[in-house]
Order: sequence, then structure tokens, then C-alpha cells
Amino acid sequence: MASGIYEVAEKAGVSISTVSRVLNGKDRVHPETRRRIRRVIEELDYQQSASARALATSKHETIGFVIPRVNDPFFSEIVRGVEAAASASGYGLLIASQPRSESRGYIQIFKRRFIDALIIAGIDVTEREVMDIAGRNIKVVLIQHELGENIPSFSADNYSGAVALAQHLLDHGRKRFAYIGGTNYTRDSSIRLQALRDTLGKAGLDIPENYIVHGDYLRDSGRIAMHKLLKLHPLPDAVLAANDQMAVDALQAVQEKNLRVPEDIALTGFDDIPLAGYLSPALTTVRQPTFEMGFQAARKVLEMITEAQCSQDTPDTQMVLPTELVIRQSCGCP
Amino acid sequence: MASGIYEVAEKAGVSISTVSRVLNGKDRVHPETRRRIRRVIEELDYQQSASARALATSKHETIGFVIPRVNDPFFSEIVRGVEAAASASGYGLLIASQPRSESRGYIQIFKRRFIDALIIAGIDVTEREVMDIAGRNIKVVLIQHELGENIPSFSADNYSGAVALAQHLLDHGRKRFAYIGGTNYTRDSSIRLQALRDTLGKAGLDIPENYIVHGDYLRDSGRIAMHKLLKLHPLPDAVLAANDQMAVDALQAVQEKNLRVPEDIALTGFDDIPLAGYLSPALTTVRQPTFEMGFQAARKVLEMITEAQCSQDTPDTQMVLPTELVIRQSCGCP
DNA sequence: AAAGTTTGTAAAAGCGCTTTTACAACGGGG
DNA sequence: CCCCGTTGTAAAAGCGCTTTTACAAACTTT
Repeated sequence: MASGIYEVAEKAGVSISTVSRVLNGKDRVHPETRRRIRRVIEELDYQQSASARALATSKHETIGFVIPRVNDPFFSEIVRGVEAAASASGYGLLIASQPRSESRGYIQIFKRRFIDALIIAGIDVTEREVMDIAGRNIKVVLIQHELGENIPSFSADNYSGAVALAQHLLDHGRKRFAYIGGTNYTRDSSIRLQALRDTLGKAGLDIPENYIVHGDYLRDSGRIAMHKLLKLHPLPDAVLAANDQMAVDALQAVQEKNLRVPEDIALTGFDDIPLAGYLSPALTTVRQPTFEMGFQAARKVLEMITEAQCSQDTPDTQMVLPTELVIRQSCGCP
Repeated sequence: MASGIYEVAEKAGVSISTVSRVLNGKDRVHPETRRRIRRVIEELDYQQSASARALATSKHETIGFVIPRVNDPFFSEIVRGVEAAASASGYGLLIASQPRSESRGYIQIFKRRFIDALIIAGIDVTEREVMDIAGRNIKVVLIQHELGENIPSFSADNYSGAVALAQHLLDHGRKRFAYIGGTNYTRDSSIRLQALRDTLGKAGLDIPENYIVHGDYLRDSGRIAMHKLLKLHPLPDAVLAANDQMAVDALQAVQEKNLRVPEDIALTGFDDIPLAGYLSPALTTVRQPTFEMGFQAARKVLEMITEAQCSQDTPDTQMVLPTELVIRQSCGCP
């Protein structure tokens, strides 16, 4: 098989170092020689071996990305953002989508460094784990998870979003709130709950423990949760779900019981996945800047990679991107 | 920085080749030595350099995957299938999601071989392009695209699915059919149209040219297409969209005009994305085995990779996976 | 015209592994 | 007790590049 650069060098009648210099756009090559080599490269349709190059330069031009689920609309939009930023810089994207429990294995594999940087989204890694990876000269950035000042992270402003949502429902005159949470171990869900509590508190209301049920963010768990809520007396008149998927399933649960949203129960989600706008009633929710988080996180790691080369440290970022209340009909608005 | 295998060798008091033999599970190593080296590896938390290994073995344990859009529910489910199969074999997944027009650039990059295999989904590559890649000893498998016997491919049985759909609508007594196609250059859409025509033909019906409009599979294009159809006289009483996304938007268009689905117009999609089941009326559609296609395609390339090592050729596969009619309410069923 | 400077190129060392080759040490059969 | 097959290990040669070093040739200077 074509042994690459040697063939090119031979056919062009130069040494491999000259070919390498052309390949890497270095100067100190005669324009005529350069042209000739270019032509030979073209003719042979020569492609550099990425691994040889990576080995020699210890730059892989690839960033790793770990998420719980690729096919989840929330995460796949983040993927799109990361993809966009990465490919704009000519970087490849090595994706590992694994349930939280197993994602550790992937992080482990990534330590073997096919990658220059790792973006971890929606997974509750520990500072030790991150430091371990970073110690191997792999830049790390977190999405939807925060770990203190020295680790850059990009999250959505969950608190403000949840406050806006709660306030909006209060403005509709709702009094008996219930909350369908995500998995216990994600901070997001508890932040949103806290925001809800704080907002209700200011209005002199509160939310009883049994009006809080937990799902797992995934399909069907909203239905189960809502069924629990529908057994309560009095019925809640406003249910906030920790994400849209659960809200959607909760909506079906309500309609199965021949109750009406929003007349009997107002129902809201979180995320603003595409599905939210297509329901009837369309779902009032909080838009998370998913694409933006992915995009900016990727930009950040790329920046870290290049700045590391100039060995000047950037101040680390802990970015909280704004969320936005998206009012549709499920809250009671016309 | 730790220079890897040398450090391990030194600390264990052996040569690097012995360490390498342990790392690769080869025999000819004294059990005691093996244990000692294992312990040192543990202590140093040593991780092999993937690129050095890849360079030495020319095995990358990574498969490349090109798709038009990661965040499209149809494709992201395929991704999940590919991911599942790849990670089950310890393979990494290098994803490039690019609009059709630009995906060529990515294919180009993949030729540089960070990868052992390439899966191309939903992109109409030419046989020349595939051969070019395959010539570089990268296995290629296609999803949703066929290119003759010598290139393995995995597709859904579009024809049968569309026939079942058309027949079902005929059974509902519908007479005036319209079709919202995908982009012209994808074969899928025209196969589905052909199936529709054949089925109608057998029933003594046909579908006039002006009852066929084209979208682009993406958001909003269904709405625009449906608006065109709603200007026709007589109105169609059954509209088949080439995918669910367009059907969903078409549904909104119908409802905006205060017409009813399915009473005035029956409307169907194709793909069975999650959204389809949540609409009102829920969308009758054809389920495509998306996860399955991804999973099997990945299994196939992995098989090709390992069989290539034993240098025994597998008969190439051109697999057509079954589709399934999913009857909900938008066709007129209760 | 001698000395210095720039420019174009080749030769060689190395990136961190795997793999082949060589060879010492050991044990068993005749 | 010698020969031979095992077994455990080291040394060395790549894998296909980049990069540093060295050096000749071509231009400047003064």
C-alpha cells in the first residue's frame, strides 16, 4: 500500500521533509518546488495519516463529547452546537453517548487521548475525575454541571427560568402547585424546585411534600408521576414538570382522566424541545439555550487548546446562559 | 510528562516489550512478572497512547459516521443504534453531521484514516466516492442509500410501507390523493411516490401532477407544501407526506384553515418519530427501523473489520429491513 | 571581492507504541 | 551428560509523520 509521504517525495524528486513543509504550509520552500509537490499530491490523491501526524505533533484535532443520550432532543441539540463549532475549526467530534451509570467507562477511554479536549454534558462528574483527565493535558469543559472556579462550565439559568415560570402561573391565579422532578441526583431539577419554592414563598404559598413526585426525565415517567398527582385531594391546579418530555407524558395522563389542560390543571415543562410547540394545548415552557451551550462550550475548549500552545492561561469561565419563558397555551394563556 | 510505557518498564524493572506483551494480553510472560507490571500500570495510572498504538497497528478502533443532521429525530435514532453497536465492541464513534452539500468535505477528511470504517447515512454518495474510500482500506457501509451489489447497505422497505399506507387510506374510502415529497434527489421519496401510484393504479385511481408538491423534509416545508395543496379544487381527501416532520407541519397548516383531520383530509407521515404519537390527532405513519438500521450497519462494519484481518471475504449484504404501518387517528381510524 | 545573510533542501532524530528477532535459561528425553 | 524444544525477556526495527540541525547555493553588503 502507498506508504504516503515517501511516494510523494520520490515522485516529486525531493526529500520527505520538503513535502512535509509543503503539507504544513511552512515557508522555506521554492515556489516552483511547492507547485510541483502540490501537483504530485493531487495526482496520487495522497492523504496524510492522521495518527502518524497526531503522534508526531501530539495534536489530534479531535474533541471528545460525552452525553447521556444522543437521541434525546435536548441533548441532540447540544450535539449540534458542539458539532458546528468543532467542524468550523476543522476538528472532529468523537461522541460517546452512555447512560450516566456507564459513562465513566467512556471517560476512562478518552484518557487514552485520541482527543485534545473533552466536553461532558449532563453527567455529574466529580472534580477528581475532571482533574485526572485534565492532568493528561486534555482540556475539559462541562455543560449542565458546575464544579467550582477552576473548571469551565456552561449552564442554563435554571433558577431564573423556573422563577419566571412560577410567577407566570401565579399571575394566572393558580394556587395549588405540584412539581414533577427529574432524577434526584441532578442538580438542575432541585434548582428548579428551589426557584419554585422561593417564588411561591414570596406569594405566601408553599408546596407540600406529597405534591412533589420524581420521574427520571425519560419517556413515560411523566405519565406515572402525573397519575400519582391525580390521586391527591385537592387536585393541584398547576403542575410544573422538570422537563418537556415528562410534561408531555403528564399531559397525556391528564387527558386520559378526562381532565382538561389548562382549564382544570395548568401544566408546564422545561427545555422547549420541538415537540412542545406541536401539542394541543401547546406547552408553555422555558427555552434552554441548548445549541448555544454546545457551541460556546466547544468554542471554549478550542480556545483553551490554542492558548495552551502559546502557554498563556485564560481565566476560566463559568458561564450561565439566559433562559427564556416560552408562553403557549398549557399555562392558561389564550 | 510521563513518557508512558518506558516509565512502566523502568519501574517494573523489565523492558518495554514485556510491558507491551502484558498490555496486549500476549503469552510468553511469567505470571509473576505479569502481576508486577499490572500493579505498576495501576499505580502509575498509565494509559496507552491511542495514536501511537494506531500508528503501529494501523487499527484505530474507531468508526466514522456521516449524517445530514444529528438533531433530526430520525437520524439521531440511527446514531443511537450505531453508538450501541460500536461501544459494545469498544469502538469509538467519530460523528460528522453536515448538510448534504457539505458532507463531501467530511468524507474527504475521513479518508485520512483516523477510522477503520465509515458509515454513511442519508447521503447520496456515488459509487466512485465509496470506492475511493474503500480503496484506502476503510470499510464502508451505507444506510438509506443503495449502490449496487458490492457495497453493503441497510435500508428500510420504503415500497411496502408506502403500499400499506396507501392501501389503508383506500380502505377508508379516500379517492383524491396528494403527496408531499422530500427533496428531489433522494431516492426514498420517489420510491414512496411510486408505491403510492402503483397502489392507486390497481384501484383504478391516479394522482395528478399538481397534487404532488415537494418539500425538503425539514421543519416548515410541510406547512408550505400543504398550503399549496389547499388551494386546489377539488381538495384532496388524503395527503401523504414523505416524512413525519412535514406531516406535522402540514397538520398545522390544515388546522390553521379550520379544516379537520381526518374528517376533511386524512393525513399521514413516514418514519414514526416520537412526536407522531403525541399529536392530536395522532399521526398514522410508517415506522422505520431506525435504531435497527444503525445497529446492524455498525455490526456489519465491525464484522468487515475483523474478517478483513482473517482476509476472508464476506458476501456483501444489501439488507432491506421491514417497515411497519402504525395506525393512529390521522387516517380516519377511531 | 571577502564576509555575512538569506533561502532551499536533505539527513536524521524522535513521537510512543507493536512486533520480530535473537538469545539466555531451563527442563526433559535418550 | 549432550542435544533440543520451551519459555521468558531484551534489543532493535519499524509505523508515517514533524522538526531540528546542517549545509550548500544564492544573494547582499561594504
